[in-house]
Amino acid sequence: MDRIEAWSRELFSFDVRPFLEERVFAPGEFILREGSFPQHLYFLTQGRAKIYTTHKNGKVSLLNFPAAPDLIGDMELLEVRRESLCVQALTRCHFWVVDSRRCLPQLREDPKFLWFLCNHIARRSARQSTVLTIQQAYPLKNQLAAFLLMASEGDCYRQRHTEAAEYLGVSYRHLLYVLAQFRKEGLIRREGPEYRILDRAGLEALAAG
Amino acid sequence: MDRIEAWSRELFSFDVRPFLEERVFAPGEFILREGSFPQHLYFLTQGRAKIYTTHKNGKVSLLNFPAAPDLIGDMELLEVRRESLCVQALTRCHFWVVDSRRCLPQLREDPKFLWFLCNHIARRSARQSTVLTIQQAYPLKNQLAAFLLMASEGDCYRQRHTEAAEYLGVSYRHLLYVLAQFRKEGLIRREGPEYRILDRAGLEALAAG
DNA sequence: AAAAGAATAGGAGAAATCTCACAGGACAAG
DNA sequence: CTTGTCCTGTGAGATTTCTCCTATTCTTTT
Repeated sequence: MDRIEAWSRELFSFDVRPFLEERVFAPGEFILREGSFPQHLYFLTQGRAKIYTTHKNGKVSLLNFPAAPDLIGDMELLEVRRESLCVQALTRCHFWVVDSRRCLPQLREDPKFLWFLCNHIARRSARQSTVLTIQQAYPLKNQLAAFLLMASEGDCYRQRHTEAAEYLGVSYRHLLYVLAQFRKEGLIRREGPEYRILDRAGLEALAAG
Repeated sequence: MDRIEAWSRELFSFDVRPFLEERVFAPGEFILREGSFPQHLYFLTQGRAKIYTTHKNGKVSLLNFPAAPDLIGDMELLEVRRESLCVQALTRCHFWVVDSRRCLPQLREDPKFLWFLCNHIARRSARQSTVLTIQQAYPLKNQLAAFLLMASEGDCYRQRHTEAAEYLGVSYRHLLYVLAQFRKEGLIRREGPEYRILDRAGLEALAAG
């Protein structure tokens, strides 16, 4: 297949195709399970997934919402994680899967791939630390304003509140509470199953902190 | 110098010494300033520093407490960060500084170095995501218990509360409040300028969540 | 169509956390 | 020795966020 060849030449110095396999996961299906120790690199080429972990007190923390194109299983390849996370498809997900156990020697010697990997992990790490510090420094009001702007199409916001709450790391109840506040303040309006942004400038002011 | 040669052979395939320089920073001195864009890799060989960022609302978030041996400036080398962070020496800090701008071509082609870098960044990223999820899932009580155990020597805890509060991402007032609770519950006792751990098992139970 | 399971919505009260204000002690600079 | 600055410690009240509970709607499965 042509696309695969072009892609593979862009990321690898060696011919990765012998170690490559295509896989598709249905919505809700598990790509990695908590506690498993995968020996593969998953290149997400289509679809969205979620990465989360469950704590001893039962709470669930959503770490990331990978969307194509993204890479899953890199942390496990590098063996930096004692407890692996749970990765679950949200929509139908297409992957190119590299059997990293079998070609680890080539990967470790491949500067093209390693440079890509460094950049990839570093970018994700930077995003995470931004999230971490913003969560420490601002209440939900500010984060939600930013999220509404980011997740809306035009003036129309229609995300699942359950997912949004997990993404923002806050209880479902509290998310609703702050949404209701926004409504009272005339920033948004409910229109059946979706929300409409009425005062974009107001939200932007909040989002800026 | 012998140590440098051994170290350099361990991390690099090429001879990095022409690009290398030793530097020492005094306590309180800035290694990187907010907004600067460094072109160097700083290998911390002795000492402790702190990495933080200041938000628009004036709050300060402490991202990390690098301690020797550690690496600073990698994210900037990879150009993944729009706003650079502030890095400040806590104790006297010794560095081996690599002029990464001048030897970037060699670095990009060096699988030994890139493999090290991947592992380093991945490890830090894993630590950060653990912190992120724990902060979302547990109140300060649990995190503080873990921190007391981690930061004490023997049964003796003597950290600056101002620093601890920033590290835990919580207000100074609230930190003191929870410390006072611990005292009431007989977990710790104040002894002049330091705190003594009375009930290690109790703290461990809290820390485990 | 009926039943089961999510997602939505909100009330009430409690817990966690923050801001502000104040006061005393430690320590360095003048 | 005095002054300024930083760390410590605490009170009071406000805000943010959580838990638990109860309905209603919407989807999916049977």
